[in-house]
Amino acid sequence: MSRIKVKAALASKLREEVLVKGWVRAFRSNRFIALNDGSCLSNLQVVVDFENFDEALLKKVTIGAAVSITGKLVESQGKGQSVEVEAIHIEVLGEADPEEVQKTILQPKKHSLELLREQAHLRFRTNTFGAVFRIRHAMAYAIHKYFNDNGFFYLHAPILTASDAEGAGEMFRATVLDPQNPPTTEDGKVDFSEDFFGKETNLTVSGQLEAELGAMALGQVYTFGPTFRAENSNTSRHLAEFWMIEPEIAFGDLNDDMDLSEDFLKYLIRYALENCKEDLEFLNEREKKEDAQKPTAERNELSLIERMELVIANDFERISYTEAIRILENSKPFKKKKFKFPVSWGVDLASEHERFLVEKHFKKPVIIFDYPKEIKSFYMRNNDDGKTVAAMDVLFPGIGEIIGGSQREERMSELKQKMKDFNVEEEGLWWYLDTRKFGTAPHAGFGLGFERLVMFVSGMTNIKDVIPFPRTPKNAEF
RNA sequence: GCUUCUUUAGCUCAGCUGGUUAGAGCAUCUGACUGUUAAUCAGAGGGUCCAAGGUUCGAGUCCUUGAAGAAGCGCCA
Repeated sequence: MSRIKVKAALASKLREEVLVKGWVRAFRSNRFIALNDGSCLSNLQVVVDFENFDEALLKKVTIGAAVSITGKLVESQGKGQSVEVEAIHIEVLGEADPEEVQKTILQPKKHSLELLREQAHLRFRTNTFGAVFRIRHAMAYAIHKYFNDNGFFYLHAPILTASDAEGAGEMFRATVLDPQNPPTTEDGKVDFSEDFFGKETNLTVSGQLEAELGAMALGQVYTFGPTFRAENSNTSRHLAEFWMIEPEIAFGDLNDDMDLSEDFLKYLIRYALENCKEDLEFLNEREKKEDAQKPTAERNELSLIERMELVIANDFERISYTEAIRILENSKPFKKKKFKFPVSWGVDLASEHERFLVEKHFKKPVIIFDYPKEIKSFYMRNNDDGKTVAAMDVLFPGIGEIIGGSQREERMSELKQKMKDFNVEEEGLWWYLDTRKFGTAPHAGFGLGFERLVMFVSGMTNIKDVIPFPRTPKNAEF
């Protein structure tokens, strides 16, 4: 007899015999096993006539144990479920000592997210993290599906790279040199010509430049891979290792880029609503219960599912940076001097300003475009006004910047000038400049922080809770 | 990196102006019960009060330094 997953069993017609395998979530009254195999949020109830089973065997059916059960799939007499399994044979595949289980988050009670983080290797077994990681998977799948269905090619950007000119952040060194005794050059510096690649290398901070190379031949490409930033960022929105999606479109301008970002995000959120119903409803209720414990001011005005529906039902607000500054300067908090950071044309927007625009003023996602060129990167295309670049950020309620993108500077002379202005060496980027030398064309792209997306569609408020094993300053456990 | 807060039983916490043997709920164990779904009832066990210094007759409590965690900020995705 072949095994049936819990998800399938719950949707199945009644059967004379089924084989199920999973982990015991609860064993009540020595009669009811709540069995979970990860295939879905719900448990399958197995009813045990304990009078007919060996007592020593049932003693081993404890919370956390792995079991294999054959039985009859029947209509449930209880109220919590429609079907249940009447156990015929029970085998304990892996025991779980209750005294030991009690010291872990497997113990059947509520745990703080902080404690669950400390036991990240076990937190998948909880309802919350089961739901989060099933949703994370669904989002990864939907991303590939969206791009595939829209004529994009998945381009694998390198993870090890010698490119250090993107300015996206501090980098992790990748080296095989002996840290105690590295080879040195005559002037006493570390001699990286003796390193594995013959030059200084690091973990990638972005696959964008490589994506541009791909786009300038394949037309539309996207990357989806891990990226690394050695910034000492201690926030609930940053990781040292995170996954980023970077589409790049040839012959596209900033408007095409904004259209793509909006269509893409709406597709993904719609996909989650349609395909992750059970998990989303669980997280929705979970958030409501959490909110009920909080002071009114800290509660969500809309529920998780309502927030998702709001995003797909409305156009994102698109405003230029200049307009954004004007709105902020005319805002109540600005006039009452409630903002901690200054607002004037030319400054980078602080979180408090972005939050005001997204959460208070527009109350929906906002795309801000045409930023001052000084506060953005060298590869962004100069606008004709001489002051701004064709850059855009998509800001989401509760998350902040979920996407950052731009039309790229495709004109060789302008790009070279920008590199000078930003102190970017041409030498290391000869290959990047070649795309401008041979058949250059307008192109644009953006970067989506995968974990920030998963935060939005799961309602988790700490980014460490949407990646299996978070890498943050001072923490690389597991 | 900065600011604020937190650290007491397996977990979540209480512990007053410093003063006998540090408490509760949940969890665990033992027993009872057995159509439960946060099962119920009775009992039991369980503590390096984050670490190192210091003040004091006396420190879980006060002071200093450090560590870890959280929230917010900066950097960004």
